[in-house]
Formats: sequence, structure tokens, C-alpha cells
Amino acid sequence: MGRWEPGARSRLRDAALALYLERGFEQTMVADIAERAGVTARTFFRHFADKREVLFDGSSELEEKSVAALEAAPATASALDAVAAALDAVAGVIGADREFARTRQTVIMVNADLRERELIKFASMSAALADRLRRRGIGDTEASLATETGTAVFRVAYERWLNATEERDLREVIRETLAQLRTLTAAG
Amino acid sequence: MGRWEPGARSRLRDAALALYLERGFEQTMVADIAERAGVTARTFFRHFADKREVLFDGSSELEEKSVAALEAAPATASALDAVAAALDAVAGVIGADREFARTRQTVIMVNADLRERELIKFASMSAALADRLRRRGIGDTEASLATETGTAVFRVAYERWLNATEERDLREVIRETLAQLRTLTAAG
DNA sequence: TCAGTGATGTCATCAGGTGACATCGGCGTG
DNA sequence: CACGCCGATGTCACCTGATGACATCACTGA
Repeated sequence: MGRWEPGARSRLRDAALALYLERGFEQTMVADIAERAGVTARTFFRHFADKREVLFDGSSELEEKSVAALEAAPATASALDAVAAALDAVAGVIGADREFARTRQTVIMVNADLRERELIKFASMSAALADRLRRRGIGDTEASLATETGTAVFRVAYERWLNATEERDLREVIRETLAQLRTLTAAG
Repeated sequence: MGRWEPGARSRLRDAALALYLERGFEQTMVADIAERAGVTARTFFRHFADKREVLFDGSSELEEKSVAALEAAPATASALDAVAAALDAVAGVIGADREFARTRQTVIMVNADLRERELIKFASMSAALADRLRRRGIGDTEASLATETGTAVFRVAYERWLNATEERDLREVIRETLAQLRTLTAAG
């Protein structure tokens, strides 16, 4: 540890979220965030690769969790079921605090740069999961298809969960949405 | 038209693609592109919102085409079938020149910023299509689910088409992939 | 006590991106 | 034909995000 107040990273995270919410992402300068956190702008970039990344802190750990959950799924499970297990793990983390998720989403949805970043996080997770499916012997196309579809289901369910009037379990919403997908594809 | 050589926009497009391919996206500066195209950097930004957008020129027209195709689908068509019609229209355009598609993809896939932009283009199309489905009376969740799944199928099929050894019809690959999705979701 | 280490500060610099204003040429109008 | 409007471009100034290089400080362990 250094000589200064510890927890610079979390202070930066909080400051950024607050400022993005108060005045918008583009209107917030890195210098502002740093100032509120009591550090310099240079320090901000030592903790976060860029101005957006501060809103996605911990997403790599989340990806690891999802991969672990997929690998923990029984070998007999179908590709889609394995993916479902992975999504369940993610939902367990994200679904724990809906209020935080909502404010975070409020910030993200009004800015194209942030939406882009959110999308690539999902894509990255999808690619990681597909990779594990292939190691399980699942074919190339089937693996991609299962994870891409799975993350699509997650996104739709997530939005539904965020906007729901009553407090619900995200994992349950995901299961419902997946069931809905099955009817949708079966109907054709 | 002005007093200078016409076609500045297409010259900028060509110059950018060539330079991104030669030395990479990050290593290419806007000034370089502008110079090769015979204009100033300021002019580049008058034609393209940012350094990435030059690779996605025409994507809004593509989105319009897809929306039109969806609306042209019979009212009796299922949500997924309507989306399939939209994807077919997109594939008809993109699938016309595989060599171009491959070089473009080569540039995009090695750079995270460009991948992000590509993703949001798909997301934008998905949202537009979902909107039209809702106007057809399709439920909120079903609409999102159909378009998100549809674009997922497109992405997987597109990659398959790009990497295929023999020259194939993209639309055919999409149909195959969609069929594969049906078995996948039915299997569970 | 002292050297090492890691987090931070400071400074310089570059590249992306934008606003304001000037300029040039084509085009329609009288 | 002369005029003036208008669109595309050039020029200049400036802000902000991002990064490299180097200094600094405090804590740690020998």
C-alpha cells in the first residue's frame, strides 16, 4: 500500500457513477472524477483502462464465474442447459441488487459508447463459454449458437427484470424467457 | 458540388480501409487517411462521425432494407419468420461480395473498438426490427427475443460463411443455422 | 537503519474530436 | 451577364482522453 488514503479504486468507481448519473457520461471529465475521489487523473487511468471501463469493473470476474458454472454442469447436459447454468450463476450475482443495477443501467442506456462496451462484455462472455463448450466436444456452430442465443435470452430477461414493477428473482425471469424462446422456435 | 475533386467520401472510405489493413486501425491516424484521400482531417469528420464509422458506412441503409423486408413479410408469418425475411434481405446485400467482407472482417476482428461498433450496429438493427414486430401486435418480450435470437443466428452464420472453404450463398447458411437452432432448443 | 517495492504525483505529449469562421465554386435568379 | 446564395472544404484554436517517462513517498522486511 502507498501513503495515501486506501481504496482509491472504489472511490473512483463511486465518484464516476455518481457524476455520470448527475450530469451525464460525456459531460463528466476524468479530471472531475479524480478530483472527487481525491486523486489525480493519471491515477484514474492506472485503475481503469478508460472512462467507460469504470462502469464494468468486476465483469471479468463475472465471466470467470460463468465459465466455472458451465464447467460444473454435468457432462450429460445439453449445450443449452450448460449455458443456462452459466447464466444462472451470472444472474445470482447481478440479480442481488436491483436498485444498483437500475441506476447503472440508467447511465448506460443513454450513451452509445457505454452501450457498446456493455455489448462487448456480453460478447466476450459468450465467446468464453463457447470455447468451453467446444472443449466438451460440442461442434463449432452449435457451441456459438448456444452461447449467442443464451446471452440473447439473458439480455432480454435482464431488461424485463429491470423494468418489472414487482421485485422478482432474475434467475426465474431467465428461465421463463428461455421457455418462451423454446415455444418461439418450435412454432415455426 | 464544390470546387474540388468529387467523391471525397468514397476516397476517404477506400483510404481508411487500405490503411487499416496495411498498418492496423490504431496505428492509422485520421490525418493519414485524409492525406491519402486528398482532403484535410476536418473534412474526414464532416463525412464520418469518428474514425471507426468509416468502416460502417451504409449500415443505416442496410437497417432500413431489413426493416422494409420485415414489413413486407405476410401478416400471418410468425415473429421468427418475419425476422428471417429481414435477415435474408441483409444477407442479399452483404453476401454479394465475400472478398470485401473478408478483408473488412479481418480489420474489424483484430480491434476491440471496431468489434464494439459492429456489435452496436447489430443491436440497433435488432431494436428496429423488434419495434416493427411490436407494431404488428407481437408482445414485448417475444419481439425482443425473436430479433435478438435472429441476429445471433445471423452472426454465427455470417462467421461460418466467411470462413467456409467453398463459396456459398450466405442466405442458405443462415437457413441452415436457423434450422440448427431449432434442433438445439428442441433438444432440451 | 536501509534498500526495495508499489501506488501515486507531475510533466509532457499525442491523437481524436468539435466549434467558429473564411473561402471557393457552382447554380439559380433577375 | 452579374449577382448573391449555398454547400463543401480549408484553416485555426481548443478541449479532452489517453499514455509514456520520471520523481516521490510510505510501508515492508531484512
